Amino acid sequence: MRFFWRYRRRCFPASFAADIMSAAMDRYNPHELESRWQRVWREEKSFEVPNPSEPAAADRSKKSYVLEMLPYPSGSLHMGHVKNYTMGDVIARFRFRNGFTVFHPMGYDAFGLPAENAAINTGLHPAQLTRINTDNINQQLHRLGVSIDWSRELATCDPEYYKWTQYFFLRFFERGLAYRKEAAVNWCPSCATVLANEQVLQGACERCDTDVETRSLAQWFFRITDYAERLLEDFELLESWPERVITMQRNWIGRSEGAEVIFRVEDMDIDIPVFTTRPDTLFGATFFLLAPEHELVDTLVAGTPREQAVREYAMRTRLKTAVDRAETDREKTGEFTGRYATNPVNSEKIPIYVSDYVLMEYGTGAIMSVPAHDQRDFEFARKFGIEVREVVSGRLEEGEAAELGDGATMNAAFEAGGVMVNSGSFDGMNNLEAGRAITRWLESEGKGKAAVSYRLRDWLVSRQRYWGAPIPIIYCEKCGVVPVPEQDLPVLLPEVEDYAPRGQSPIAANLDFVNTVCPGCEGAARRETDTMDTFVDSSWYFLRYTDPHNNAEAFNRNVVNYWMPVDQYIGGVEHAILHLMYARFFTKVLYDLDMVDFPEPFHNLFTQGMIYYRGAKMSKSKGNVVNPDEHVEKYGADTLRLYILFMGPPELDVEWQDQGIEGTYRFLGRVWRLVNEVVERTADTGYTPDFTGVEKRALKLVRKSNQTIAKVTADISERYRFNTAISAVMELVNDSYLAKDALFETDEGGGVLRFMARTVVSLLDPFAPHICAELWERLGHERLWEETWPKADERFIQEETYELVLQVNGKVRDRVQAPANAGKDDLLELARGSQKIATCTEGKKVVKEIVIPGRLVNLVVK
RNA sequence: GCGGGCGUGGCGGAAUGGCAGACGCGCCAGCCUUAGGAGCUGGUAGGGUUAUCCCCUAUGGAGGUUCAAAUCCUCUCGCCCGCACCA
Repeated sequence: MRFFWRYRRRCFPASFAADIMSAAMDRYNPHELESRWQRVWREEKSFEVPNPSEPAAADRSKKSYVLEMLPYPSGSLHMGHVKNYTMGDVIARFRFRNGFTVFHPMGYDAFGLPAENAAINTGLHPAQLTRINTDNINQQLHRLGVSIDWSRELATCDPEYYKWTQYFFLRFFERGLAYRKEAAVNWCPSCATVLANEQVLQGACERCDTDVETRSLAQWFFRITDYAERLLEDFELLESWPERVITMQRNWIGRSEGAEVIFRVEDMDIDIPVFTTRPDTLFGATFFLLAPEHELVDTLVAGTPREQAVREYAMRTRLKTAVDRAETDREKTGEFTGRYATNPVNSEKIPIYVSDYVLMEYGTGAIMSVPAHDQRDFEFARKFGIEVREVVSGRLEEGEAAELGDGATMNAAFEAGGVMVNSGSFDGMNNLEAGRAITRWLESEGKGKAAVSYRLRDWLVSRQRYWGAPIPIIYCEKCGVVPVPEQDLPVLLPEVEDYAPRGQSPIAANLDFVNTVCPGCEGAARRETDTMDTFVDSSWYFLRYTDPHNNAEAFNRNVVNYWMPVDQYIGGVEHAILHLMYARFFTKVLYDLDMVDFPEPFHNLFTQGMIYYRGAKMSKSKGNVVNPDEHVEKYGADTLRLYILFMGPPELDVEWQDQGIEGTYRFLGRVWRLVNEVVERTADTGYTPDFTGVEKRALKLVRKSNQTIAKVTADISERYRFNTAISAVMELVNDSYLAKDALFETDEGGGVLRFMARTVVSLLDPFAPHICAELWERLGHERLWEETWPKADERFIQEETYELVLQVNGKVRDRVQAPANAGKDDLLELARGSQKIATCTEGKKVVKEIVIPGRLVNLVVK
């Protein structure tokens, strides 16, 4: 209170302060009040939930795991985080008050490049820097009043955590799901590390936008492609995920059905398989293509006159950046190898070319080319003067006699379906049917088979950087690749003098770390010096929360099965593919390892929209960042939380408006004054909610209160429409301001106002928990955050009468009050009784009468 | 090119077949006040008008279905997002 006085003296003339004080009502002061309640929650550990003592037997029906994506501690929280954590908090607090045991943990995705880059610049150890940032974020989250179980806080860079990340790596390795392979990989010259396919956007590094190069390096991969089919199938197990996220993952996995067909190279004892989605067009294959990087290219041309030209072409391709090669409207290029392949269906010899539009990473790196029915092949054929032979006709009816195709005159490939021509015994068939028939024929001849191909590649997890979990592998001259024994975990990240990347991890410079003893033969050996992709860390953190202090195992199986799966996951759509797919993959592997009982980690996913400012995404480079701390400083956390949810539907992108937040601040001030006036002017006569006999004006407010309870409850629980929930409370507050002066006159009215005030405070609590806790206390109650959520009284939801809309030919002509229980005939009677309706229908014939009770009557006249 | 989303007042948005514009911002007016960047009350889509009355038009545009369309269907324009030589 003393602070309060000083504050006011400083800001306003003394006379003003005295004036306000004489009203015996203090001003809404969010800072004092918010820190008070934050202290209570922190000291009482209000939101900590212990694990059940018998998790295997515990009832799971009332548990709810509410999770927001953990922040990357690069400095401090931005508005997107505030939105994310506020939404999660509203859901968590709402569920808690509805009787759920809410599990709501928090942690930090603390490994990664930014901390390391900052360390290079500042000289601070990445661990120190990370600690500063996580402490800061912890403070920010407390200042937002988020209901977190802080006893479970974790950081993925702690050895107690990454020990288990390494443990999982070893289990993956045992299963053959982690493997090392020399491969052409994406290399970012600026970050000096390799990148996963998922981190390359338009041929450029996701993080720094530098053009990505291709390098051949020995790297560790996780065999996520083994799980492609299950990642697709198990979308069915999800309860509620945004359709577009599922679509994005589906596209990313890129499943295609077709056939693998074996072509034999003439005069050489070599078979080359190709994958095609169009086995029906096999008779139209007039040439054959290899990717320039294909391993057989050298063999095919060695010692032939074509050798030099082909090698030069392959070399040029290698020098091209991924960006250049991804350019789709480039003219087709290629070189003839001088070799021919035999088409298995008709024994025809077709020329083999190399061309850079064939990608080594997809299918088998070789294709059969059907220029009549593939636009890319068509362009190549026209440029190199190769025959275009039509084998699927769009101009014939099924079963009609085949005619000669017009390949020579086509000016584009015909990619649609049709009737087979020029295809031997398959002529006249529908092309889809023919595709299946040809595949069966190939299978019977041993020259091919039905096949499925995926766009998804294995997950490259090696990173040549410092600030990550070391890959727990040892290389021994004698024993080869040896996993670090489990009891030796964690492999601690060693100290280094210089974090700057040099094309290999900075760890490689620490010879004490690198030189070790082989666990197998005890001979001299070297440690792996690469660290793991940080997406590995965040692929299982939600499991560790359930048992974060377990030193003996990553988590207790019964405990993890009790809390998991996550009932509501909330985060940005930018993680639609990367994190969400990796976490699904990880969970499936653990399921197969029999460590967890659930194949999907996140049953419900909500992706929030972004907050824009001045027409663009907030970003430091554009200088249009709105800092949440400043707004907490100015208006308090409650106002910021309320505004951010009031701005619009949470899944849509919205524009931050500087003046908008003023409005929510004013609203909370209005609530503050209203409830305080009720506290002062009415006696707390105890809880007597039966208002059946009260007079009309009071009854109206009782109704509005109950309607608001119903609306807010539905908006939060069924639709996550926080904006409309908040506006409903605003309506109730507005109505109360208009009614209060009359209601204060009577005891009955006072009782109704008390009920209204309790309702407002109770409903607003998930959004603005501090002010509500304070007002609840002033209303003579305790611990609002534990209070049972109010339930609307059915008797007071329905109005006695409603406004019936009267239409003539669909146009509104009049409105009348109708009893709530009136039947169709009564409503029609009311309509006929209207003077305006009579005028409109005069002299005309009513041809149809539409009566929708509760809404309108529409008379159709001629 | 393929896939998905969005388009409503000056602005953020409400309304999921049934009164378009809830709620908030901004703006205008009144009250209160020595004073207001405070508070309270009222008004605010556009056009017409005989002006507290009444009418017409309006949800990117054009058609359609329906007694009734912001909402469903077809075409079209614009913006945003994802994927993109994937055989």
